[in-house]
Amino acid sequence: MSKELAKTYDPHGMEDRIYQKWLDKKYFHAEVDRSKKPFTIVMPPPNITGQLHMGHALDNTMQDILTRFKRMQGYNALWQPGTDHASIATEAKVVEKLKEEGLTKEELGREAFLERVWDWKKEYGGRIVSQLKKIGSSCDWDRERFTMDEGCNKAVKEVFVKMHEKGYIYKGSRIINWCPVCNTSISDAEVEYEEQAGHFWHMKYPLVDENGQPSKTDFLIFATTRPETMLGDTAVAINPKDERYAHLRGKQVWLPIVNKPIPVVEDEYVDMEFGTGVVKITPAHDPNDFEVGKRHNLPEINIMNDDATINENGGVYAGMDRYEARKAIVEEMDRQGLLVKIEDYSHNVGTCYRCHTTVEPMIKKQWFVKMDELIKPAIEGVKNGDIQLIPERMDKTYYNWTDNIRDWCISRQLWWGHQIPAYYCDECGEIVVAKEMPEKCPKCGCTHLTQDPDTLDTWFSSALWPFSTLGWPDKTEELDYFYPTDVLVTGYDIIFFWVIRMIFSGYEQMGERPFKTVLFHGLVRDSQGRKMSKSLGNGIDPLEIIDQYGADALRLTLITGNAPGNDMRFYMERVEASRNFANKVWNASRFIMMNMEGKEVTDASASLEPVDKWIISKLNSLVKEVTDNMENFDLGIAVQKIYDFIWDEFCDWYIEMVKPRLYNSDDAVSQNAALWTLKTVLIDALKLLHPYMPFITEEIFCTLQSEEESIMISKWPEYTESRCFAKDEKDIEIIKEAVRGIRNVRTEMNVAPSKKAHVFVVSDKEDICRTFTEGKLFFASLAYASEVTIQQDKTGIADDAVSVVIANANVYMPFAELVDIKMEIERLEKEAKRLDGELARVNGMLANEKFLSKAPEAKINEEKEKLTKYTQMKQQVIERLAQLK
RNA sequence: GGGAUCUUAGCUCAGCUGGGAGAGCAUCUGCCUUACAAGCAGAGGGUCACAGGUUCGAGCCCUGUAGGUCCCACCA
Repeated sequence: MSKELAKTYDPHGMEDRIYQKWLDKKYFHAEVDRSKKPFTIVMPPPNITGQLHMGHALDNTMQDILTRFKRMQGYNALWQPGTDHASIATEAKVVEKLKEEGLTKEELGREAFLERVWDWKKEYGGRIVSQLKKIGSSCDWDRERFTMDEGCNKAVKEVFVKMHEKGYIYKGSRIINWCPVCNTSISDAEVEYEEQAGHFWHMKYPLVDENGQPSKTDFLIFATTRPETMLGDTAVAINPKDERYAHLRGKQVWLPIVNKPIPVVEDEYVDMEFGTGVVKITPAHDPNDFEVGKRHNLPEINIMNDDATINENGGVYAGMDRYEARKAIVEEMDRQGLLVKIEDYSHNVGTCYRCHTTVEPMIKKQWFVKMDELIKPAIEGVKNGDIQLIPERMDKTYYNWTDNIRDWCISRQLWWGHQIPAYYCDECGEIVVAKEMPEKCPKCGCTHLTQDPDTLDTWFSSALWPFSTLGWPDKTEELDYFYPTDVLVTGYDIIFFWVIRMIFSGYEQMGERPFKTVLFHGLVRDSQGRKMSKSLGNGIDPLEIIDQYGADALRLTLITGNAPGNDMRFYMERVEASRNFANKVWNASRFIMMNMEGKEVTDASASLEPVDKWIISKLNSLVKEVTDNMENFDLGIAVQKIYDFIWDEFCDWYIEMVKPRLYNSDDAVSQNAALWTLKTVLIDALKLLHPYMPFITEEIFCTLQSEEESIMISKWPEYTESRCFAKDEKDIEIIKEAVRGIRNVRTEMNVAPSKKAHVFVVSDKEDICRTFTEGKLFFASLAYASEVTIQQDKTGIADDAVSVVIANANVYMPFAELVDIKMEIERLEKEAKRLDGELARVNGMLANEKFLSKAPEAKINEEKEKLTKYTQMKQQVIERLAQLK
């Protein structure tokens, strides 16, 4: 590495080079080491179908920050990476690809199809991983896992068999959500409701007369949003309390088109206020109707094929798509005079979260996880603080789900995924659940068994991720050492899909929480606050941003001003601001190195000047605050403080204040102290910044100290009493106040920067005089002073000198040409007014008996001090005004 | 229908357990001051949505109102 920094900050090339170095040095790799405390994060596995988007960038930046921070603190930090097989999404992708070749998966057959998916995974699965590397992720790639690798498969089978034995997994015929396009069942969590404009068809069924024939005169009117389902109607329902329909109790109505009688049943489910108070009941295609049907023992007539076309139970409508059938049935009802009216109606329709096709409720035999018992420890764990959710409000979202939990449909009619370890006897139909195919049927002894063709919900294997990645079900050293993990970082949008399921799985399988803390982040939106999406085309590609501005700038942008759980807007001006900060850090470092060149910088802790102590003391407090904030996961607050310290305090003040000392080689001790302080503070500031901006900090750190290998394995700075210099902090703040005052006045009076002035500081306080004497030099470089004189009274200062009032001192600047006295008077009057305001406030508080009796003493003293200060300043202003007038 | 959350400077957002309103960007003014014009120095700009309440003291706590966003439920 070169000994010198390039003239301008340019992340190109630098970032890849540094990342490669880290990989080569194996810094990301963690081994079990009992002498150190572990810190573990498991990465939410991105889908192998996915491309890196801003959500990943944010998620992984946060994880990387925490990992790097803990690693520097001396923890044995493991960030466990991996990818997810994403059953539906991946299968859909490959099916689509086959379609281009004119093939279907059925034509290919299961085995050949799966080979194609694995090929696809090999080709594209690595893409997301290389993209994660671009943002600097320090995960242990040697331990990379895949939710469908051998180990995960072993874990899945173990869990399935165990839970089946315990009765937590069962097979049953229930109404489930069916996606006709993905051609599989999906869980309740995977259904997204969308507001859709539809119709409300008011229709009537004839009553059945005493001859068992449809009445020509008596009808029952009802309304439906789905006329096609009448093909599967097996009853109409009324509320038992509904007197309007009391005469229909026990009667039948005639189902037109199908032409058969169906009963009128009474059920509390019917809302008398809604519509006509009559509901047609289709147990096989509506979850509510299904329940009603169960209560009244109604037949369940499935009228649809898996692709949502009408099946043979639909008579002449068989073969039609469900929407075609709807249209045809409405027309037929109309023709028969049974259509009363059509209303426009907007309602929520369940759609598939993957393809957004309207899901069809259907009765199917599926595998379920029984949730009522399993969920209990998961509720308890959050309730008693065993697991902490950040921000806290996520607790409510969590309970909202856990309190209304329903059994989890886990079987999918897909090929890509973990095949269900259940085997059916070809002879007697006996079901055997086992890790491996049994040799023979335990019931009839037949040797022909067939494995269940279905696969498991993707989330079934991701639920085991925190421990399956560490080797479970084997008893590995890793599992013993790294589990439970420390933090899970993820978006609030997958709390139901994933977080909850990991929690109950952890408690059930491990008997222990899977993680101590869940840190949620929000969504990254576009500059107008819209969700980034492919269809809107408003997505911003993180890789392009990295290309243009560097990963460090992107990372800083994603973290700055962002609080846990909150969404954020992404726009280019913010990236530029981040890049500008990187440039600032770069140039400040370059300046320091330039000045160090050819000099041996030695420990100067014994020869520090007040300004050196001031910045060191400031840094010391910063270390404490930043560390605290990071321990509390307030990453946005922490990085803001680092930013402010580096830019405002260090660059704009400290560096400017020590420049005269750097340029003066006559006083070698002072020069060395300045250089030592610059270097010391820079190094610690870089360390604090490193988790946020790993590349630039590494580049500077290693250039500055060629003997050091890497900042990422350096020690995190610690707060120490020996670096607290309260007195010096206070003194320098007084100097700063005076300098700011002078600059301010000069600007207001339109004094050209080139016009230097003799600065007189007048104070009768001995310590103030000493402070200014020590800080004399600063006024030349920072406040355009040609000369600085410190004295106890006004002797020798021109009456028309411009003055600045600060606490316990007056600063005068006589200018050769007269400044406008009127202007000066106005300025001072404004200042007097401001002070009056302050005094009124302080006096008001101190005059309040209740404040004095109830407020804490420290607060009262604080206000008393202010009173003294402002009274004194006001006095100075008044005297000055009297002189001028 | 239930719940969460937001409303703070022109824009985007911070503001930790209640104790004198902040940042970035934008705007205005003046500066090529030998690290940085991706910069420096200064300035303007807020009745913290509204109405009550608790408190010595409220951007922060409580209640209500209005508007926005999101999640859950799903009256066919």
